[in-house]
Amino acid sequence: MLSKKTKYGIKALVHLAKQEERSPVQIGTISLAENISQKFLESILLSLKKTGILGSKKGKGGGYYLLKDPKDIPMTTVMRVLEGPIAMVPCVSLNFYEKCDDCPDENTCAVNKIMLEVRDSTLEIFKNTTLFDLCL
Amino acid sequence: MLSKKTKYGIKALVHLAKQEERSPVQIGTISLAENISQKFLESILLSLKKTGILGSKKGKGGGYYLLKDPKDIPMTTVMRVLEGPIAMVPCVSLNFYEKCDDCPDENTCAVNKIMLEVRDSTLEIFKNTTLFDLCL
DNA sequence: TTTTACTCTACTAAATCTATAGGGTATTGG
DNA sequence: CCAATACCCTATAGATTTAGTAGAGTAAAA
Repeated sequence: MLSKKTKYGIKALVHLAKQEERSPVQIGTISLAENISQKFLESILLSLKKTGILGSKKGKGGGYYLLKDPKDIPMTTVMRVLEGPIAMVPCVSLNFYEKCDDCPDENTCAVNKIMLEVRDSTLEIFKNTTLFDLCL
Repeated sequence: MLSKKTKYGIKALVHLAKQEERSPVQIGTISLAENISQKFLESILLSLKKTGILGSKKGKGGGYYLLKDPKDIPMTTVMRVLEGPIAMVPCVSLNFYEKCDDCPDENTCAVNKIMLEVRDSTLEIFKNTTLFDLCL
């Protein structure tokens, strides 16, 4: 299941991507428009900033804004920052790989096998979908 | 992320599917072979029994066994029993649908949109994979 | 009738999620 | 300058889920 953090994060990013101008949008504006707790959203936007997806401007007229064109932000990036691994098990994760401690051999593991397929198909979708596509 | 319950459940089912005879296998045997806590596995197998995937036999020579041919057990069934919804958000779930309380309209929701795609592709894989396929 | 092995309930430690609280700090418009 | 604005950061806490553990009970077979 997707965490609320991810869900809210995506909604906020789409909100920003829909802005015609690339001028900063306040946290309060987004939280109101998207029905998100302001304080929670604050921490989400902060993590999106730290990973280079968003920029921010302080002071009067400040807020958050996208650093890149929505067409250049694939969902793989967004998902990995917000949700973490895309794979359902660490042993098939590309960016967050971990060996299973209970499994003697990945190559013969049934779970590994099917989850690898699922990861590939999910990855394909996220790779080919950008923030721009979600705005349509 | 896949829960250990699901992971262990799949491993146990594959273990049973690999048996040449359809005679009962004890919990202890499976837990030893698959590195799973016996008591935890016990509760998993019980839930698989309650949903009609496994049968059990008590007393000496007892244990659990598959009720159907592995080729007739699709992963959709297994996943829904063990993990619950296949979709990443309740609002795109077929079997566990729930409306989002924060979202005014599903049809215009960006999260709904992409997660629907992911669900479809994942579902396709689970639908076309049976327990038998995982034994190869 | 004794052993074996499943059945069931209850409980719990740990982790994660979903926030909330509250102060700190940089910037900008006036 | 300066005060309002709005981001920045840390700490904490309630709720929920996960991953088991404990222990007694019950059915069946040899």
